[in-house]
Amino acid sequence: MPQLSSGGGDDLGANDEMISFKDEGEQEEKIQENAFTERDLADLKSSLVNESEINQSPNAAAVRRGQQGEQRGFPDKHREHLDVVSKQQDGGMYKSPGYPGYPFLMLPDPYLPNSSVSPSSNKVSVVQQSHGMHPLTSLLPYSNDHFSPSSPHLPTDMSQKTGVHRHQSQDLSGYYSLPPGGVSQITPSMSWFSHSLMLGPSGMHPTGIPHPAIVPPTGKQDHEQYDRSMYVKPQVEPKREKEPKKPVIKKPLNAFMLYMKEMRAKVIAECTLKESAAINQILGRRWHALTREEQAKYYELARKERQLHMQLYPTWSARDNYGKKKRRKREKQQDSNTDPGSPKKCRARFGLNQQTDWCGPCRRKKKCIRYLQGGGCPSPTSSDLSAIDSPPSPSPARHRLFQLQRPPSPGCSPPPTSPSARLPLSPPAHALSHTRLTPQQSAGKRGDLRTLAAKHPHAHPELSSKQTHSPSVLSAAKAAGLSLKVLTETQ
DNA sequence: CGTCCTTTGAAGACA
DNA sequence: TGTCTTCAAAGGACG
Repeated sequence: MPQLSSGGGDDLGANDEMISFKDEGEQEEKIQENAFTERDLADLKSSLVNESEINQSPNAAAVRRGQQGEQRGFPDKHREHLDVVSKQQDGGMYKSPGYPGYPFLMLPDPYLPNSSVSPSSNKVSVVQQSHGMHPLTSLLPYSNDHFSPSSPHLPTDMSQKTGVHRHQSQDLSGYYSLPPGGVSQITPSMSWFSHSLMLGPSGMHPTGIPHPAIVPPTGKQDHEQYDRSMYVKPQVEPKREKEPKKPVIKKPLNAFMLYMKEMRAKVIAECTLKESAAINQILGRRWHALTREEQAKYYELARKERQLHMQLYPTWSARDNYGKKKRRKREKQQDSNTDPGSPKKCRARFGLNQQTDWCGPCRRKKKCIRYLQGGGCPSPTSSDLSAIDSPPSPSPARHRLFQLQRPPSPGCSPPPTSPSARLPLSPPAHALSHTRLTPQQSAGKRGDLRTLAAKHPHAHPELSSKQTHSPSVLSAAKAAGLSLKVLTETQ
């Protein structure tokens, strides 16, 4: 992983963190705590960085996919170790000191092709996750807030499609100890190892697990119903048995996706919101509210996922899935840009009664510069972040979401932890290498919430609170009669 | 029924 | 090298 190659990325991480979260209104807190958080973070991340540096060659991206198995940039000694560990499927040598109960052992088996699993399997998993039965229970042990540390012993009940993994991981996590220096020595093998161990609902015994990479492509296995749905899109459905499509290997989930899968059900349970778009906004905010340690768990897990994916599908490339979706968002925007009959963006976005929010050209009935800038939407006066961050083009769907979020969520409890009450968080250094806001992101992401919150102060608190201001600041501002927009202008 | 929305992160493409 | 684009999950909403 290139982003991991920078061993000293902690400082950058802090900087990026400031950039990334500067709109959270927590700069002060973060600045105050940066002194030790960076050091803290360095300690926390060092193992991850070292591990990745050791386990993956810098050119892993180019090499790993083109080579098979152990040649993917792993040093020979690690390869050997991989082989050894692969044989020691019952061995208990992995236990992360930093993450006791590290659960990658329960990673579902998401990579096996030819999954006939219906998409609902994941949904079921999510629901079950709310009861502690999520297939990504690998994540569950991470969160001590959500799950009981108690765990049964080695899983004996493999008949259930769900839940076994979590128990498995919790159990197995105690059987495998992590080298004190990190997981570097066994990570690759352990990824597969853990993967193998969790294959199980249909009787895959830990000692008799075939390597996932050598599973017959056409082989449908019982346990696929459970664990192959995550990365292998169910292309073969009962109605389409006649035309078995080539299985689509999905991308490995990143840290945030893993977090989402775990927490979605929780958010749904807490909130009245149902629409994923709104839930994801909340999840995104909660993600930022996580502590570094909590995030690190997911980053670590995601890294394991990638490694596992890499091992299972050495030739797979993210590019393979390019173009899978019918119509890209970008294309739509371009289309609308080229549409001479499209409405002026500022006019459409703000309406006639908010002409003060229009860009200058729009006021002069010229072509909307925000619109032309395709996402950045910088206000000519730079005084309206709600406008700056507005999406490049108004979307009916956004309105839909807007309406969805507008009603308060009476049944939704506040986030488990207040961002302001937590330590400032920083994604791992390797993640921070990409922690920057693209014009798209800066325009389309935060802006939505800001605008949404500004227009709908009664929306979900976590949605409305995604501002650049801490609650106290917001309260003060409101008390002072400042609108969110005005407050933003003063930032 | 297909697409959109929304989130963050990873990876690939491109200048 | 830096920037930009695409995809990953999810499920309601919409055309």
